[in-house]
Amino acid sequence: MVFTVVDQALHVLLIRRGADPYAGRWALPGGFVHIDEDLDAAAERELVEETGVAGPVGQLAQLASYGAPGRDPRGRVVTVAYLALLPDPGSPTAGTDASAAQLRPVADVAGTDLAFDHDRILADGLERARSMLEHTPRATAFCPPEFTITELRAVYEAVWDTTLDPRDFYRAVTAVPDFLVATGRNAAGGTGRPVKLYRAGPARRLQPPIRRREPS
Amino acid sequence: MVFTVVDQALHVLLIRRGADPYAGRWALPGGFVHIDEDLDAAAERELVEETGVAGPVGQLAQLASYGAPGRDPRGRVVTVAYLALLPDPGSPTAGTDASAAQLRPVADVAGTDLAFDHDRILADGLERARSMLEHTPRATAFCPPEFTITELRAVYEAVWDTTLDPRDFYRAVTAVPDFLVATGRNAAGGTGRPVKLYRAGPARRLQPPIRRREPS
DNA sequence: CAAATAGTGTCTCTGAGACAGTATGAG
DNA sequence: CTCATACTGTCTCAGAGACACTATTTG
Repeated sequence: MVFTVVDQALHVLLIRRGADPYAGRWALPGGFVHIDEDLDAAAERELVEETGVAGPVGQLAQLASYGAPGRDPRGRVVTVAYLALLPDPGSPTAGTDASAAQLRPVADVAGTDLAFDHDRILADGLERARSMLEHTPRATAFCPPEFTITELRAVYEAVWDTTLDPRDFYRAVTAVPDFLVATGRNAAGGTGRPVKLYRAGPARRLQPPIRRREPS
Repeated sequence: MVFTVVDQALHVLLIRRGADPYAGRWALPGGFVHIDEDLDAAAERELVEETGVAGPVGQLAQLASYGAPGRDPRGRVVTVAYLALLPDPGSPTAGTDASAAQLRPVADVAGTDLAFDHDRILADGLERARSMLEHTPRATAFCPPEFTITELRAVYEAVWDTTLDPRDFYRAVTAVPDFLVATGRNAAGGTGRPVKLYRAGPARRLQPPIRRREPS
């Protein structure tokens, strides 16, 4: 499951199924694990096949497994769901057995009838993504390699569906050790005081966390 | 994976494998999912088969899935690990294909060579259990149906491997809505001021959380 | 200069932790 | 009564949030 932030709104990558079951319905992209392939590797391979992005090693997080009998009419299928947070990959290209691939705003999709039990998986994934922004530095995965704190704040606002005070957000993220490292360069083109560019630091956990705000 | 608190110390239920691979080595109990059986149901069935406890519906939490090729020498096996927190079930009985079943202190087992990749699974499970005590009311699952706040505190101290101020712990847990409900009865037999008995309340999440303390 | 955005100072309020003190029962 | 344990009052300190203020650039 690929999340990305486009135009200040959280989007999820969906495909329109080209074959039965659920032909014509929207679904999360995915596929089958090869024999002799790790689960993480399979998730990454399927992601690359679906979106064409360069391998985002370490950016994939296992979400959960879903194995209710009857969830796939073809027979017993157990799905191990993964989560990826990516910068806007542009227009995705539909892979095999999909008639279309599209980034859809999560707000529009939530509650819709996705294929299989993908509604539930999407809901779980959204909750996990929101939680990850609190405790891990993965929000930077939504940004290009170098980004401003304002861009990072826009990510938090999109995922949490809220607004944050720019000044307090600035203080909060710069207070976390190893979260952000200044590159020394400034962003080009803006008016006003020049904006510093940052890269993701080596932190794996955010201590202290960036506390989540409820939707406003 | 079954955790329980015995004698103020966190224990995990292990079996000694009776057959190859890893015959004679300690391992987490488990088995194979039946066709037409949900993952949760399979975990619960295996748990009952291994320990004989009455079905603890709702007390099982999915942990994660493990699918590295080669993790099982017999071939490709994907494990979906589950976590159960239970009151002391007494002496477990060894099921089929196990030569023994035993509750072992987690402190003694961590870092030991368990079969397969069960070391890693145990470490993940321990971290998850610690986190669950912060944000969910599942700590009550370690206790009998009616318990005192002191018993509950002993659970937190065992799992987090720390000590907690009795007075502040009392205030913290009673401040969470729907976490505990007083039964009106008192525990028997103790000296000193009588201790109230509580039951687990209907809360699913702890708001505010019981903040975790590092090992002291 | 005005405008715009980055970044800082500082006040207030809440909540965690520490711990002295009070309540209630057994023997 | 003493003793043991449950429970409460209250101080202090740290961190979150609000928001006025200062800094640094472009045009």
